[in-house]
This record gives sequence, structure tokens and C-alpha cells, in this order.
Amino acid sequence: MAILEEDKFKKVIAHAKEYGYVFPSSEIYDGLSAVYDYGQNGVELKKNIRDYWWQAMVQMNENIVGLDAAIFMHPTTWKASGHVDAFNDPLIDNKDSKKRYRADVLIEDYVAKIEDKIEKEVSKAAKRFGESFDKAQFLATNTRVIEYQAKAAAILKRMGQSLANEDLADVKALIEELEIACPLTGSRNWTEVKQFNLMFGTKIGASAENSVDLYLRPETAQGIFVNFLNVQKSGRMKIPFGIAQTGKAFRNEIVARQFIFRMREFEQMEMQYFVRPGEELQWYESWKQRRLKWHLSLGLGAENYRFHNHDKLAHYANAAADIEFKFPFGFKELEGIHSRTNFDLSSHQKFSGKKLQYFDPEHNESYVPFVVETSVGLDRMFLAVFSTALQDETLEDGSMRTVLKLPAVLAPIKAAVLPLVKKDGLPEIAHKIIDTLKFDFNVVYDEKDAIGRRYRRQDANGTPFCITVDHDTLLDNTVTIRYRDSMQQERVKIQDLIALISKEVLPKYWLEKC
RNA sequence: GCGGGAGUAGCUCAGUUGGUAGAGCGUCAGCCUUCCAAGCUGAAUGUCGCCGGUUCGAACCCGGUCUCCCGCUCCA
Repeated sequence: MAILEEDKFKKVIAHAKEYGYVFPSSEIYDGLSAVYDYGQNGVELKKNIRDYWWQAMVQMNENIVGLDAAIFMHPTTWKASGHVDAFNDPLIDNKDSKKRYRADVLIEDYVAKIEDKIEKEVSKAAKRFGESFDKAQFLATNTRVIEYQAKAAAILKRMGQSLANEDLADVKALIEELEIACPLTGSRNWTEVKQFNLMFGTKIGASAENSVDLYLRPETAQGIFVNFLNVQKSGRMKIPFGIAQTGKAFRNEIVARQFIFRMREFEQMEMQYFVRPGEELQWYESWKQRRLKWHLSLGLGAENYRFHNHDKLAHYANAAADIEFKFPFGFKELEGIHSRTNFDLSSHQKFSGKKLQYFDPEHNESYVPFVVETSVGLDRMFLAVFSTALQDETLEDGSMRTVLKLPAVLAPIKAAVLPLVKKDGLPEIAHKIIDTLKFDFNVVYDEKDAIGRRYRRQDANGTPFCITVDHDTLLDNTVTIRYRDSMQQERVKIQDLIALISKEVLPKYWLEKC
């Protein structure tokens, strides 16, 4: 990270804390690694981002509906989804090379070398005996081969048992006995073997003997898949249709860092779109474009976005791309768009024994639908918006101001109402204006300090409008409205305020750009 | 997890060879009234990250520990 970008990132984190957006979790106890709390302004910004997404996805699309599935799910869910296998690794570090390996893979590689040796013996013998060579007999009788085979089998058996018994010390002992070295450096200076489970485990049931092991969901998608038929039938949904959900997910990351970019507890905004098999790639393409358009509608700058198409695909996908955003620490994933095939629904069908199929009346056939997923990290979206909005500006007179240029639709506070001085009845009028605006917008009142300083305070907090009550207000019921980004001021009638602010902050005017 | 750096008021940081903590900004109250911060007066706020050790005495020395930052590593 360049020095400038690093400074910028530090400023973002400090500003987020200072203005009540993001606090380290449990800070009075020294915090909890990679867990953060959203403060009084952060919760508003986050809610506004979530609402903006929800409106664009659910409200604006007749064939997309919402869902709020529980965080706890039946344990078999995670076997079906592949997370139990994929999120569970015994890892070992080499102290000299600083490289980390899966302990079981190291041992399996070693066994593979033994098998190579057996193969070499076989091919040597085959050359020697020519056409009369009997491979099966050779394998069964050659003493060297039998020795190799016995050794390989013994190693695998012992590793299997140790892993099953969670005897990680023995896995390490095995690595040491076999004198397995770091493939890169040849060092045999290993740490202990540690089990890394990326899913958080917990228990349901109050008494120990009746309890069942559960996981906190590592993604929200599975709640949608297991409810696919419930929603389709109760909502009389016809393919293609989508189910949208926002909610918390949990991953026990080995290293979680970069502020709220990678947290152990985070919030996703996901939509699973169910389509006819064979049509998934065209939907995948169209969702890629639609989702990018949604991001661009916020006006953070087209140059800050790019697609990253995956070459290596996960086992369930036949196409995948990320929308990457230029964070203070570089371009990183903001949203994923995946063509997940019918992997999840098929797998749940297999594990549950329940049919998860759709009867397509148009084509008169039943099938397991294919799925196109769009998945945004809400916290990442927050960071993208917040870090881009935070700017230090040099003004014409050479002075500086810190301004948080949040898209007005997302700003926590839409307007501040300020009496020019706190006497002559101006505060009373300001309070009256607040009473008329507060039904529609989050507004605040401030009378402390000089007017200029109050403007700057609101700038730093991202408030798009300041409304100033002065002595002329007493005569003609007009106020000054001052715009955050341009610092321009206008004289307007009090009764025009609602319409004026609405035009800038209501989602309606932003969603039209999606 | 490894290596490097750091933890003193809300923020940014001082703190001399160990002698029970300061500044600026911010916050609050009051004065002033002035449409783009930094006018005047006054006030609050710290067990100097935590635990232990050395010492008559530790923010400072030693050990441990926690947290954060950077790099490596990991990342359905």
C-alpha cells in the first residue's frame, strides 16, 4: 500500500470513529479482533444502503420477493452445501519458510511419492519381462513393492484415524517421523497442527446430552435454497423469479483485517434468481450489467468499478465474476455474481430426500432450476461509500475543509436547521421548521458556535443541507438553504423546503438511474 | 500463525538521566453576534492498554499478555 493510500485509510477509520459511524467492538475491553459496531450515524447509513438495495431488487421487480431466514439452520444444510468439508482444514506452518500447508495434504503428497516409486518398479519390471509381465502378480509378490504398499497403507490409516480422533499431535508426529520437509525450502521446523474451522460452532438445547451441534451460517444463500419451494408455492412464483435476503453471516477467518472489509460477523445482501436450465448464462450476463448499473447510480465514479471474471470456478459454478471497487487499499471484491448451476438445489434434494423441482407449464416439464446469484457485502458497500465520500478540499481562499460527500439518498442526516444567532426568536423558528420536516427526514438542530463552524461540522458528517434562520426570516418566512458539495446558498420559502429536499434525497430520484 | 511497528485525555501527540502527567484541537457552560472552522472567560475528561517483577518510588527499566497497524499467509 502506498503511503498516501495508507494515510487515507487511517483517516477513514479515524473519521468513522470520531463521527459516530463505526466503533471497535467492546472497545472498553480492548476490542475484539475483526468485530465492529455501527454508531448512531453508521446505523443510519447502513440502513439506507440496505433499503436502497432492497428497493432496487424487491420493490422495483415484480418477480423478486424477500425472505428473512434464520441464522441457525439444520446441520445437514452445511453438509449439502459443501461447507462442512470445504471449511474444515488441519493446517501446519513451517517456521523457517513461513509457509502454511494443509497437514493432510502434506502427508498425502508423501504417500503419492511412495506410489510413484511403486510405479517405477512396475515399469522397470515390465521392461525386463517383456510381454510375459503380469502386473497383478508382480504387485502381489515383489518384496520391495509389498513393502511400499504396506507403508503407504499404514500411513494413510494412521492419518485417517488421527484426524477422525482429532489427535492433531499424532498428525504432527507422523509428519516428523516421515521426515516431511517444506516443499519450498526443505525445512523440517514445523509448528503444531491446528484445526481451522471457518464456521462458528454452537449448540442448541439447554442440557448437554440433548444438545445438537449447530453452525452460525457462513452465507445467507442456503436459507433461500431451503425455502425455495415454500416461496415458489405460497407466492405462486413463475420462473424466472428471484428471492432476496439481507442478513448476518459468520466466518471464523484465519486472518480478518482491513477494518470492516473482512469481518468475522458481517452482513450480506443476496438475491438468488431461479431460471430454466440452459438459460442461466444469459441471465448471468444481464445481472452483471444490472448490478453494475445499481452501483453506478450512486455516483461514486465509474472509474472506481471494474469486473473481475473468475478463471478458476468453485465446484458449484459455471460462471462467476466480481464487481471490484477501488478501496483505499486497492481494487477488491465488492459484489459477486455467480452462476451456481443447480448444484445447491440438487444437493439439498439429495440430502433431504425432498423434491426441489419446478413444473414449468410453458414447456410442460419439471426440472431443478438453475440459479444466478448476486451477493453484495453490506459492510463493504458501507466502506466503499464512506471512504470515497471522505474528502479533504482546498477552497478558493486556500483554506481546507473536510467534507463527507455521501450520496444524499444515503446520508444519515438529511438537513441541519441552524438559527443564525441564538436569540431574537430565531431558535424558536428553527425548532418549528424541524417539527415540519421530521416526519419526512432525519434532521438535527444546532445553535452552538459561529455559523461557519456549524456548516463545517455538518460537512464532516455528510449532511447534504443546512437551513439557516436569520432576521429576514421573521419578516418574510424565507430561509437560506446551503448545499454541502457546492457550498452555494439559496433563499427559499419555508413551505418549499420539503419539496426541495425531497428532490435530492428520496430514493425515487436515484432509483430511476438504475 | 510468523516477522516488523505501535498503544499516554474524544482526536493528534509531548513527556528530558525512573520522582504520583501536559499541549493543541475537540467537548461542555457563559460572553460576543458575525452566512463558511480556529474571538474572550471558565470547566470537565486520564488507575499513561492490562498483569506481574525490579525499586524508597515506574508512563519511563525487565517479563508476560491483549489490542491495533504493515508485510507474508489464508480467503465458499
